[in-house]
Amino acid sequence: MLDIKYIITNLDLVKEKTARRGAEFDFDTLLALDEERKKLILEGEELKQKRNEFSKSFPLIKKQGGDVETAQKEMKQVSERIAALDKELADVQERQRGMLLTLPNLVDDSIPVGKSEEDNTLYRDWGVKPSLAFEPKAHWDIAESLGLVDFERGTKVAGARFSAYKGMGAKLERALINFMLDTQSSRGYTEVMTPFLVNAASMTGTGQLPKFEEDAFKCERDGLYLIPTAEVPVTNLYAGEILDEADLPIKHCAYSPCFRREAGSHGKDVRGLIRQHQFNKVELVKFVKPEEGWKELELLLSDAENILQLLGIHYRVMTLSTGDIGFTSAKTYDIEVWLPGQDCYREISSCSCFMDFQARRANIRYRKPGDKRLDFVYTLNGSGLAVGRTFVAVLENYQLPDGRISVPEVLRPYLGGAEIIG
RNA sequence: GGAGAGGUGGCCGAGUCAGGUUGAAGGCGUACGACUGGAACUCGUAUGUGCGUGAAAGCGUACCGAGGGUUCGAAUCCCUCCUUCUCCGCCA
Repeated sequence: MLDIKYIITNLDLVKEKTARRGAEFDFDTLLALDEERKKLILEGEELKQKRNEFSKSFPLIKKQGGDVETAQKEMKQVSERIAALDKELADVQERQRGMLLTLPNLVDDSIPVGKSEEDNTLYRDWGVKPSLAFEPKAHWDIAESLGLVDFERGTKVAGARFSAYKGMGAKLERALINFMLDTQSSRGYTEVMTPFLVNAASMTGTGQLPKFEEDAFKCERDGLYLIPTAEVPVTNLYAGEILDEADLPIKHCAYSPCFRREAGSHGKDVRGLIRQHQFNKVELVKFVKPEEGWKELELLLSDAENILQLLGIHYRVMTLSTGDIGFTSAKTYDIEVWLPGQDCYREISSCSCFMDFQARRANIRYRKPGDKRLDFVYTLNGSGLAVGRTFVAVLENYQLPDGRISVPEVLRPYLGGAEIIG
């Protein structure tokens, strides 16, 4: 959420940056609501002052035997007027907040301007495409033939886009989770394990609501949502709090399953593990001082990349264009891993700086010791990494001519020393 | 799920059972100043957030878990909800 005062004083800039995303927004109505809001506050507070003054003098007047009844009657009317104004004000404020919650974040000037993912630009890459001396298989074939994933039975128990890992497949998934958590912990991220169901306030805080309700699984009876990413519970851990500057940066890593409806993805990636309604992810979340936000984004990206480097898998980093970047983000890097079985790069991590956009929604502030005023923190997050897709990448990049999988060096301690799967 | 007791400022804790100048006593903590060679102790002063207004100082207004009600006036009375603790039941 953007600051209404900032919008008013920087209207042209905000309009231009919103347009750069290709987003539409009715700024005129927003500003009119703000005028209305101020008018109502002014009139209401004048009347409240009047009422307060009377209330203070009331006991005195009564003591002196003065006429109280006329004033009482008058004050009753004043109170009724105040109540009406307050109600109107609450309505205007709610409408204004409702609008502000649907206005996307300002894009950073460093990101490419464009209409879609076609306009994303290469930031850097690492490693090289493996040159396999045989025709690489897709992960679903490998997983099926080695008995690592049972797609059919997963679908039987839950439906399409659900699968069941088994045997070494289940162990490999678990190994990846532990490997990622251990690695990120050793790089200064404090591990947290948070609820997998969250309330609407949390979903609003990180920006999934109100605009993207249809993407989430919801428990209607309880008003709870299955998290689409650990970003939601972890970021909202500090909602409404005032942090000490000395505690910043706060860095967390968290494992969680992620649940997504994948609305609008019908017929896309129907085979394999790439697009599931439920997948595992290790998420990185940071709360930092504004002046350190951009530096921290680069560090966050490095921490995510590090996992693929340790696994020895080729990838590239893309800077998302204004047409592809998410609603809440000011700047996002996607890490795309190379998948030989599908002969393409696939997103395996998304690292974003939200500036104070989420902090404003979730009301996360911090206090500087010397400075009296409070300031919103910057929040950042990124996958470190998406586990399911890492599983896919390991299978496709480490497949052997005989159909088996050689286990990446760093994962062997997590698999009882196993060097080969199959 | 049942019964009971609570939720007040950074923390502790009065005030609620007699509604009125209570943003809220007192203490702790913190900051600054005085004292000191330096420190402890002691003393003094200050110490919430949002919003409106203003160049600023300031002034005004709201907030005592959340929301609603009664009243000229609510931290205080009434209702609903959330949450914490204790006991019972159930359960991994």
